[in-house]
Amino acid sequence: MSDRQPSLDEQIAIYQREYRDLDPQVERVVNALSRLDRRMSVAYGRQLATLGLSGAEWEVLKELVMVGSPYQLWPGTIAKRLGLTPAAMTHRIDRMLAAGLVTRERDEENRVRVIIGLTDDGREKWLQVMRQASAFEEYLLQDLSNEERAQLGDLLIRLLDRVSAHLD
Amino acid sequence: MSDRQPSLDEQIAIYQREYRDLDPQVERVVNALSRLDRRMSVAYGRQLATLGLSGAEWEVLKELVMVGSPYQLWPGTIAKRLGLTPAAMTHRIDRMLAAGLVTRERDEENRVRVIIGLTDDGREKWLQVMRQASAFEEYLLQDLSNEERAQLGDLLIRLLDRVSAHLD
DNA sequence: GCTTCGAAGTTTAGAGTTGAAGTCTTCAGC
DNA sequence: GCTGAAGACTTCAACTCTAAACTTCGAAGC
Repeated sequence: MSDRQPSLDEQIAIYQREYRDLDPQVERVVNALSRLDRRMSVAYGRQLATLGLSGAEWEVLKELVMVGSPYQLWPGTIAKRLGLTPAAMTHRIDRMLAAGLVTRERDEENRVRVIIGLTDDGREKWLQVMRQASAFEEYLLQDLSNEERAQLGDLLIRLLDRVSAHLD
Repeated sequence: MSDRQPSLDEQIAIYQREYRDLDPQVERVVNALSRLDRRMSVAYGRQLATLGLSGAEWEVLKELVMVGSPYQLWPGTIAKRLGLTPAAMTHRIDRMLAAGLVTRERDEENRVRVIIGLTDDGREKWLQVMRQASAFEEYLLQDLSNEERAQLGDLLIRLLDRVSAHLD
């Protein structure tokens, strides 16, 4: 009963032993994909931790920067984009407010609404993360030629379009 | 302030606007990867829900089936493989026990240990999930030729090896 | 103008996770 | 064989998320 995870090939062999009608080539793609994503998440998580940031905080910073100056969004909008409930958003903002990453004020044009803004500290944190992340991503892909990178991107996007169609 | 997520290309353009030193080709691969994995997780999650199973339960069933007959593991082993703490494992097992998916008994060879076993119901659930999942995965890849599938698998595995090396 | 309905956030209760402390069992040294 | 240390799981408290009830504000109908 080893504690370590079996290698990808071992795992696929095991699946086939337990369930015969399985296309090994399909499994190879799907399982490599999910393992890769999980390990990349671990790597990103460690990087964030060195900057004293949680993954949850990073997600919110990203959305705020991506709307562009003046870096403001309503909580409901962020929640929808991140796939969270409004309640979770309220609590996240509370914590980020305490950490000095964002501001929260009433929208004077429609006082039901609230406006979340990015602080200079938040903007600076975003930049630090981007620097680390892009270095890591470059390292990750350094063995792939330009052609291979393009090819990989194309193939992934074809799958992405298909799964998106499936979800609608 | 649109609620919808920007398209992949839009998103990369935005990143470049906010952070100049970014390789768009690298971003395309990395972002396609994470979007694809997230959406596939949503799709799998919906399938599991139709069988009355949670993602957490599915992970545990998978580990138990993968060790092969007689489908037994120690809690600590499952926890390590899933990247969970022992405490979380205890509670998951509690719930799965109540759902009739697994059994829990003391290991008589070493009474510190506990043995988690798969019930027939658990085994049957696993099979049902596999049938649904493999149909979905085949659908997902149906546009890709055999060569493209092999290529995609190879490229992903090269990235996987690299990120694994990075994490050690 | 008053009422009612809908929209946006917040609050509250419940489920699942983590980290730390606690319990029980085994094993090595004496 | 007794004692202390280490290992495996459980218990407990704190945290984060979801679902649902609640509050506040704005707009439409009469």
